[in-house]
Parts: sequence; structure tokens; C-alpha cells
Amino acid sequence: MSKIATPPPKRRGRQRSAAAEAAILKAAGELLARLPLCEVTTDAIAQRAGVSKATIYKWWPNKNLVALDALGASVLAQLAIPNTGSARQDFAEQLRSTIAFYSSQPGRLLRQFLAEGQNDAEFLKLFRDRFLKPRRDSLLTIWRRGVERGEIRPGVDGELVLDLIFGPMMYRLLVGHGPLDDIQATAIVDVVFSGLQKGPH
Amino acid sequence: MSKIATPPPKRRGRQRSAAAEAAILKAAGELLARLPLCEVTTDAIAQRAGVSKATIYKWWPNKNLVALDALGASVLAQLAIPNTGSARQDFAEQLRSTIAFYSSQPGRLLRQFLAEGQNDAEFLKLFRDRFLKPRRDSLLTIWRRGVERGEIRPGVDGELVLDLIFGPMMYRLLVGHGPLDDIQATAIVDVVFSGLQKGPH
Amino acid sequence: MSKIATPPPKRRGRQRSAAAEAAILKAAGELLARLPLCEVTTDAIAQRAGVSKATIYKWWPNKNLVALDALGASVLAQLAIPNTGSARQDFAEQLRSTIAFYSSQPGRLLRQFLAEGQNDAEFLKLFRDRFLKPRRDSLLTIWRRGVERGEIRPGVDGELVLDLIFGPMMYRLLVGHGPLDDIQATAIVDVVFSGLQKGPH
Amino acid sequence: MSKIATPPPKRRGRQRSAAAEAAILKAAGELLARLPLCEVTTDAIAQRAGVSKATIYKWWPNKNLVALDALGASVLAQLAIPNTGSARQDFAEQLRSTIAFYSSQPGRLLRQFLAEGQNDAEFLKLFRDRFLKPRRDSLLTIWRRGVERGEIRPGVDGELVLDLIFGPMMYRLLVGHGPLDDIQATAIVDVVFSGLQKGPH
DNA sequence: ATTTAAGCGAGACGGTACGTCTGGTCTTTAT
DNA sequence: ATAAAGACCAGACGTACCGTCTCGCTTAAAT
Repeated sequence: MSKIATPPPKRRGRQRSAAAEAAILKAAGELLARLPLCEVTTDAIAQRAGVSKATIYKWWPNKNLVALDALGASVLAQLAIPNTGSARQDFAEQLRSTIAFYSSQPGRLLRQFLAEGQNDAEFLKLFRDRFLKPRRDSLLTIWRRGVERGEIRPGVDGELVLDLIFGPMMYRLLVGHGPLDDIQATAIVDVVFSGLQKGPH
Repeated sequence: MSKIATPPPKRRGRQRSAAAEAAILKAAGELLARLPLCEVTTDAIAQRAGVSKATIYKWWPNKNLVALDALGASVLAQLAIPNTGSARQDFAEQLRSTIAFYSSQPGRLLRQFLAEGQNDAEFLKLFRDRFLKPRRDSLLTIWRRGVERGEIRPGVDGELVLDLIFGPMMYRLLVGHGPLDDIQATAIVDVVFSGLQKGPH
Repeated sequence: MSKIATPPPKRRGRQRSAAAEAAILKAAGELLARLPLCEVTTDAIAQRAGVSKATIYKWWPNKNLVALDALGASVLAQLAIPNTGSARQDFAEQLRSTIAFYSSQPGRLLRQFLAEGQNDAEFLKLFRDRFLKPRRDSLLTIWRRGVERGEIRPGVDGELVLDLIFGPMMYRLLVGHGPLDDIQATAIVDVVFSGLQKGPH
Repeated sequence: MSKIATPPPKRRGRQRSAAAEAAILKAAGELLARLPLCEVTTDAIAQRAGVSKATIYKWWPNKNLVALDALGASVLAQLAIPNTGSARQDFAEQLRSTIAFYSSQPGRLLRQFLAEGQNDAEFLKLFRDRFLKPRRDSLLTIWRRGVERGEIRPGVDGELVLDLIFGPMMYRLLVGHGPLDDIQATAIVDVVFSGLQKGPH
């Protein structure tokens, strides 16, 4: 799928057209910016890219994976990890910017990927590995620093910490049963850090 | 769509066939027990129910809403709300049983509904109102009791509390990036109640 | 089919509604005046007549027969048979007026009946007996007078004579491969009377 | 539709599958041999041909035109034009063989085409041009020779002559109000040549 | 006056063909 | 060998019409 190393650059016949790959991803990206994933057809991508459908299927097993490549794994990773000296503040800021991202067009696409993934385990795994994993690895840094600084008690798995903070956001995002703004973001981080219990803090 | 009040049970023409409706929902249910939502076709439902496709489209705008009715709003509400005297324990138990439910066949279907909802806002709203809302209303009881007993500090919105507890579960369920078992359930509730901070407890 | 003798006009239950029958035929007639037979649906007739579809099917076996009744058997018979003293002139005039009729809206309907009849022998027979038979019986008068007067040689079957005169018209009407006007009508009758042969006339 | 000139047989992509087209026409032909046109469905043709319905609709706008192609324009033209030296005899023989043809299975189909044509002017024109025109052109030869030989008086349009001979046949064929056999055929040609008038012949 | 046998409007129903659409594969010719 | 063009298969989609049916009401003859 696209990421072929091609170290021996001289094969027998016509070389793979880098132009074609680029055109496909560009076309897919442009279409996905306007339409939801399920309304973007392979034919439309091929036509807009000036490329044969067969060429698409030659390099990608299906439309969803084209979309995955089109979005670019970079997109989430680009959210830089802050370091204010407070894990709580860092997480709050990350949560806010993540919410903002998921409300943008490319963010909406990620939700659609998640939806598609419910019917395609393989695709879900790819989505997870390409988009979420790197992002979560970055976010773990905040957690690690928090533990080192003594802000966060050890004994709680970092992965779980991330889910506690970003899970509620994702839930609201997907179900849409409640608001999702900076106030909510702050409230989420507050509870996760301070707990629900009454207590001396 | 099924929920026709019909308090005046005497309309002029032929009555809507209860048998047909039941057969449709039964057929849909049986198919959905074996196949994922996206592989269940309207034709298959009609054929299995011994019913005309036109009859289905007369009463439901599309397949997804048939499935919604087929599952039955009851399914989630059936999880009884415990009352152990401890909100923390009640939530932990609920979280565990909810996880178990979502791992069952009907639970998987709910995830597919959520997926479909990402491309159909109207359907998402229906799903929310019919399945999640009643369940969440029940769960709020646990929260309310917790506040009254002094276990949970006031000032945190009940809805948010539910998302803090069930959001992480949903996230793992949909993304599948980590395990989801009783241990995780307990850990989630622990953190939400005690917080991540080091503190005197 | 409508023409029930009903000599014992006292049956047990509610009497057949003359109003309903009239409304059905009127509605069908109005629709057939605007639309081709194949685009007039039973539902449309029922709705326009303010009548239940079941009432239609109670008295007519299908839509085509309703149309047959709606048109009224009278329509063709209304073309009066002239008596100029010359069978040739009488036939010529009849041919012209028949052509004119078949170009009118009700005439077009007759062609559609003929078309339907190609797939429904029973319907064809009814159409023949109700519309064509009486008309042809009238036209035979012209032939008979011609024979009596000595204009037409005996030994040619009267039915065949009618076909020789009206067959070519019908053919052009249905196939549309050539014009059909008064000139053609005259030419047809001329040849049928004088023959193609060169001869002393 | 089928008659694509394709003199430059080199287009870029995959060529239209001759096998598919042949299979479709073969399947349609076989079905039409057993069933009336109106009972042959597009799905049945597709299935029997082992072809996708989309392929059919790609090349033909509807079922009727498939049937038109399936029958093959050749069918009527295959009736060879005799040359006995007598136009009257030639016409009589042609009329007899045409009657025989229209009583055969493919002939019945032609009548159904004519019926369909009453509701579809475009289809009627195609039917006329593909089936009737060539046949009539051939038959005109008989007329022309008759005129040249002095058997047939000039001044009567050849097209009209054909209608005078074949119109009565068609009329009886479609309406079915009288017999249609060799005796009738002979009688028709007799009258058309000799005329109805008493006269010295 | 009561029964009883229709007739009737409303409209739901099973059946089935239609023509459209999309996903993904395959073939042909050109590079 | 790969690409572009585009034909192909499979099969689901939602719509439409047909003719049947069921329901509750109305009418009028028979009791």
C-alpha cells in the first residue's frame, strides 16, 4: 500500500507512476473535504485523478484505505505536545485542541474511519496503528512527565489514563448527546485528576 | 414507525397487520443475530418474513430503522440498576455488565448502529433517544444517590459523570486498542472516584 | 361486466350503486382522454372516482375492461352509414370518416386496445365483439347494396371486402409508414373497385 | 445499439465483449421463443445469459430493443422474392408465405412489437425501419416489374399497392375476426388486381 | 323490528419488474 | 511491467403497479 520502499529503482517494464499516486491521493483528499466518506466513490476518485480505477485497486485494496492514505498519518501527530510543567494543564490543552480537530473536516473523517472500522477489523487496526498509536505515544509523554514530577500517582496504566481523558470526549463526539467545548474539556480533566470523591484538595 | 399511538383503535380501512410487523421484526432480528447490519438486506428480511418489500418500505424508511425496532429499545434498559449502598460499587458493577452486554451479539449491533449514525444524523438521534437516553436516565440514579449520600461531590454534572465512566469503555470498545475486562472496569471507576492525583487516601 | 341483465332486480343485500359505476366510467374516461391506456392506473381511476379499488375489481376483472366500458361501444357505431346510391362513394366516405375518427383521442384508444389485445386473447375478443362487429355489420350494408345494385360483383365475401378497404388504413395507422388522408382514402377505394390491372374502364 | 460501426476497431480500453452481446441476444431469443414479449423480464435475460443486468442496460435502453435485436432484422428479409413472370402470382405467393411467417413464433413476436409500438413511437420507428422497410423495399420489386410488364397500371403508388395486399392480412392477423389461409390470400390478390367491379376480365 | 346478505370506501398486503447504482475485477492497447 | 480506458459481474437499492384482502359501515330485502 503505497509505502513500497522501491530501493532497486530499475524494474523491467514501465515504472510506477509517482504522478498517478499523487493524483489519486490529491483527488481523494479533495473529494473527502467536500463529501462524507460513504459518498465518495472509487469511480469519482479515479475520474478526478485522471487515473484508471484499476490503478487504484492495484495499489490499494479498497477505497477506505485510499482515504486513509489521503488524509495522511501526519494529521493528528501535528498537534504538538505542550510542556507547561503541569500534566493537568498539558492534558487540558491537548483535550481542547483534540476536540477542535475532531470538529474540523479532517476530524470528521476520522470519525467516519472509526465507523467503517466497526465492519472491517483489518481496516480498524490500520486506522489505529497509523493514526491513533503515534498520537497516543506522544500523549503518553505528558503522563510520564506527570508521574515523574509526582503529579500523577503511579500504579495507573498510562493507556488507561489516556482513555479516561479522551474516551469521554470520543463518546460525546460519536453519540452527540451532550455539548463538547472548552468548559467540558476542563471539567473532564479536573475530575480525572481530582476524582469525584469529596476530599481535601 | 411502530410507535403509532393508535388510541382510537378503529380506523376505516384494513388494519395494519400486526402479524406482518411482527414477522418483519422477527426476521430482521434473526438475520441480525447471524450477520452484521451491513450484510442484512431489505430483500432478505422481506423474504424471510414472508412479506413484501413494499410493506417494509411502507412503514420504515430504510433498513436501519427496521433493525432499530428489531433490536427493541428494551434491551439496554433490562440491565437492572443495583443499589449496594455505594455509588462506586454500583457504577463498577454497571460498567462490568455493560461491557459484557456490548460483547454480546445484540451489543455488537449497537456498535454498528453507532457506526451508521456517523453518516446519518437523524438515525443517530433516534438511536440515542431510544437506546441510550433511557439507560442513562437510569444510571443517573446511581449518581444522584451518590451525591445525596455524600460519596460524590456536587458541582460535577451527572451527564459528565456517566461519560467519564462509560466513555473510556466505549472508546476501547470501538477502537479496540486495549483490553476491556473486569479489571479495567474496576480501574476506571477507581480513578474516576479517587482521581489521578497523589493524595491522602 | 356491467351489462348484467338484472331482470330480477331484487337481490338480498344492498343494491349495486349506479353512482359508483357511473363515477368509475367517468373518471376512467377523463383519464383516458389525457393519458395513454398504459399510463392510466387502477389506483388513479379509483381515486378520481372517489371509489374503492375493490369496487372496481368487483365489477370488472381488470383495468382494460373498465376502459372498454368507459369508451362506450357506441362510439364507432355513431358513424352513420351513408347511402348516396353508389357503394364506391359510400365506402370512400366511410373510409375518410373512419380515418378521422382513429386520429381523434378516442380513436387512439382503440389502437391501444388492439395493442393490449395482442397479449390477451379474451380481451381482444371482447374488443372485437363490442366495437368492431357492430360497425362491420353496418358497413356490410353498403356492400350488400352494392351487390344488389350490380356495382359489386358477387362471389367476393363481404367480410373480405371490408378488410380490403379498411385493412390498408389500419395497417398505415398502426405502423405509420405512410400518410393517411382523404387522397389515400380515395385511392384505396379506387383500386379496390377498379383493380390494379390495366383494363377498359 | 449493436449497430456500432467501429470501423477503427482499436479503442483504448477493454473491447466490448462480443461474447456478452451474443449471450444476451441468444438468451433473449430463447426466452422469446417460449414466452410472449411482455413476460420476458430483463432479469431473466441477464440470468440466462450469465450477464449482469447493468451490461444489458449499458447497451440497450430497455428490454424491447434487446428483443428487436434478438429477433434479428434478417428474419423477414429472408423470405425470398419470387419471379414467376406474373406480378399477381408473385404477390399471391408472397402473401401466402408472409401469412405463414406471421403464424410462426418469430412472427407472433413481430405482432407484439407492433403492439408495443403503439405506446412507444420511437420503438415503432425502429421496428418499422429495421423490419418492415427492407421487406417492403424488396416487395416493391414485384410491383415495379408488374408495371414494366404492363400487368399493373401506373398511377398507383407502389407503397399503396403493398398496403392494399398486405394491409388486409395484417388486419385479420391483429384483430382475428376472420380466417387467414391460402384461400383468403388468393382472394385478396384477386380483388386487388381485378377489382370489385363487374367487368370484362 | 330484527336479521342477514350484499355493496361500499379505505387502505394494507404479497408479488414482482423496473432501471439505477456501487464495489471490485478483468481485458485491451499504449507506454 | 504498468498504466489508462472502460467493459464487465454481482447484487442491493427504492419505486411502482397489479390484483387481493380485510375492516367497519351502510343499505335494503327477508323474516
